[in-house]
Amino acid sequence: MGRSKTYDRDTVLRKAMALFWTQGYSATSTKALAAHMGINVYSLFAEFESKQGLYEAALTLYRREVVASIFAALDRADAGLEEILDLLQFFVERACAPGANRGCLATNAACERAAADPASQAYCAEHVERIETLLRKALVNAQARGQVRPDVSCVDQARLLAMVVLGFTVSMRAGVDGERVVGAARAARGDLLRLRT
Amino acid sequence: MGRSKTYDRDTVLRKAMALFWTQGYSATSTKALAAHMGINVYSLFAEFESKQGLYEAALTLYRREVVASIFAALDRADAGLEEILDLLQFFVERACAPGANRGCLATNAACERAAADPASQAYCAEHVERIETLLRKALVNAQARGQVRPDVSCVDQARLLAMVVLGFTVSMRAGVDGERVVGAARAARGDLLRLRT
DNA sequence: TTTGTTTCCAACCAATCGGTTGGATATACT
DNA sequence: AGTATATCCAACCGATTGGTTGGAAACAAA
Repeated sequence: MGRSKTYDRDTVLRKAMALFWTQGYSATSTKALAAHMGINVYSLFAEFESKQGLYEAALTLYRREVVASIFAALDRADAGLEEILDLLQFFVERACAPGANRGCLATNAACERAAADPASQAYCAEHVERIETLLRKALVNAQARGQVRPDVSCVDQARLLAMVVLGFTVSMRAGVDGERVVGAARAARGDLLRLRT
Repeated sequence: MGRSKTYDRDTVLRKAMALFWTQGYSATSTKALAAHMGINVYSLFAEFESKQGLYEAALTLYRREVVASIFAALDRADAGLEEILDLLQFFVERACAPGANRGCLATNAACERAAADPASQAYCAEHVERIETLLRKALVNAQARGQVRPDVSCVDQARLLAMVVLGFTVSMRAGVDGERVVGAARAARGDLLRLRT
């Protein structure tokens, strides 16, 4: 039956994801990827077919592991205003933590690759859609509980919050002073709480 | 005194900016740049020293021409709430217009280059700072005119709006459905008007 | 027209790009 | 143990990368 692999697919893919995350697609060579993944160039292409294939696999892993973790609380069926405020707080902490300048792999992919690569474009569009959907669901729950006035459009508010989240990731990537994210999150929190009264 | 140049610096630079804008830095080769600018590779390097030098010149031109134009109304000393709402409307229209997927050169630079290139990082940080400052000034004016309640933090609200603007540009670049930007802008407008009552 | 300077162009440079290949090595099944 | 199959590695592929150079052509000042 032949020799078995000496590497674990998800393990090496996670390392590739990390490199794409910090360096972007074009600035990361296949040799550098192979070296960082701890496997040979041949194995890389045998496992992922092409640099593009590896990139798409990394994007998928990012969604499955990183994004899913960040939005886990919001993904619960009974998520509400509390979970949205927690999400804001999460970005505040992340923006001030070391490694913030990696930003978000999906946002980076959007800016670097979406215009040229349909697969990246589709991925990024879905990414934004997913975030918006989670936020909307939580807002609808909050509205049902009377935490948000009935005349407020949860759809629009969710879309606005999704834009804010994207802005956070860009700011982190750009190395913007963390205090700016802190202030923005504080204002967003205030605006959210003002939706009740 | 020798031959004079057959090209205009700003004219060819504007073309280089356009190519960087749509394709990004790494995905744009010096040959492609020279071809698109209508000059020879030699002339390119003689005029701009390096690809990096050309990129930085393009970023500067972008700020001087594109960004300055978008925020011209907000840059007036008496700018207020009206100008902020106009800015939101501007992004709504741009998001639905063809060519939206270029996004914003500064945002693209932030995501693709800021982590690796200090010059890009400084540029992007200044870019965000500039936007925030303009918004804050307008909010302070609005507050002085009684259009915004005295207890509202104009600093934080300006920071939030700056994040929203960044989110808009990412969304456009990612090819996100324009309706999402429209809805987000509508919610942002609502939140702004709610700062008075 | 001469002179001196500069632009322009194509051809060229080493280095690196994404990707392939041949052969040595290791392993699962019989 | 034998064998079939797979991994692994280094060396290699043509193409392209950012950047340079030598010489012909063009032009401003004399």
